[in-house]
Amino acid sequence: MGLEHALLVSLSERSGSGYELARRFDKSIGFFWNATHQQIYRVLKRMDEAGWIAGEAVTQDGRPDKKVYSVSRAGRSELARWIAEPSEPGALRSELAVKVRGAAHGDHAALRAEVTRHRDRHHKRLEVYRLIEKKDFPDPAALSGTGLHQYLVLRGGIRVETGFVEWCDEILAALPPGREAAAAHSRRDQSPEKGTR
Amino acid sequence: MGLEHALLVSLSERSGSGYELARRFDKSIGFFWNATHQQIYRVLKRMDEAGWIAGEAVTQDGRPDKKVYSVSRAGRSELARWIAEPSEPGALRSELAVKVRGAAHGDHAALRAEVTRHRDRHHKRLEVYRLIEKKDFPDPAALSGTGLHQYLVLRGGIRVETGFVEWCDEILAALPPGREAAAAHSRRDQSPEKGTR
DNA sequence: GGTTTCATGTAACTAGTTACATGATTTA
DNA sequence: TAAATCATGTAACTAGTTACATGAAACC
Repeated sequence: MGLEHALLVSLSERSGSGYELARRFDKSIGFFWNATHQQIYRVLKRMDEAGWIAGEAVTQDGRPDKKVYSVSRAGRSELARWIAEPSEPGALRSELAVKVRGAAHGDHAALRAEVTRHRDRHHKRLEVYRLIEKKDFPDPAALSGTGLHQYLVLRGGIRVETGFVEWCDEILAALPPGREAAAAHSRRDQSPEKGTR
Repeated sequence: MGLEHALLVSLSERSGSGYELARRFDKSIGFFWNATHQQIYRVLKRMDEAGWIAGEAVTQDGRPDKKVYSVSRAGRSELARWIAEPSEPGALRSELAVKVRGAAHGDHAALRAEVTRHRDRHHKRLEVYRLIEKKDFPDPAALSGTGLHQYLVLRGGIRVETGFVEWCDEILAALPPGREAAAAHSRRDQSPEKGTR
């Protein structure tokens, strides 16, 4: 279904508090499933009520108390059930694609700047991923178990980001640079107006 | 922000009813932004109230009446504003990635089947896209304007689907086929139980 | 005579985001 | 002394999904 199972995967590896889970999500699983701490707390509560996880209060000195959750037997079987269950490939959403599709109705130079921005963002992420690949997985052929699974997800991230960067480059190469907002402005005069007022 | 602007792009090309927009979304923009008719009707209503579009009732015989929406001046400037405005690259979500990350806690054979299913789905979509590419855009170098923009979005779809198929192949090549559910079952005995009951 | 197409909607729900709040401790 | 880190939450909101409802016409 969503966050629940991502949390189950993370907690199966090692138990942790909501805060820790939020931090872990910055890496690894977070490439493909991110969440804010607010949502994580809410979902953890629900999972606790459903009996998938059990929270144990841990008192700390020097820092605030926390609630450490572990996966219960019911949680483990739920995770196994969900992994085996066929799921739909979720619809992908790209605002940038919508913007490109609507390029004729906006400022060309601004759109090129947007595409460049996205290209850079994705390129940066890609570099981070490649660094992780080099550092943490120098010998992929030797991997097995969770290490291998982590690596495969990372490979997915690298493929996605590479694809995105190349797509942005293709757009920039194809979209004419000069002539700003030509379409949008020239069309404004002869348009039959309706409503609005 | 989302659907609003996708609808503005679609309505800018040509006016249409909610029903028609839902059908159009099956193609083109729908590669990267899909929506159900219920949501489309709701958003159209809101856009009408905001003055971005104007609806005109059209009586038909032989089939139900419909409301045809056109983009107003305010709608056009909103679209132009949004295209120029920098936006965040939206978080991508892949249930399959979460499943792969949790492979140690589920049935290996079932997961392989899932990955294969996704691979096939994406491969099918890819074939559809390639067909469109061949049929509708035989000479990409000659394109300009909306035709070019449509083509670029299609190229994005092709890249994404190609990347996904290749990723699935990489997973299938790396994930050992035999030994079903080894991890999940062997772990079930020595686990310290908490909660649940 | 049954399904698909055209056409629009309501109601209830699930998921996710944004803003705000608190308060001690450690680091710059 | 200001900011970041640790830690948990509430409240209000936006976006999106699922289920249900209606009804005529065209297609098989």
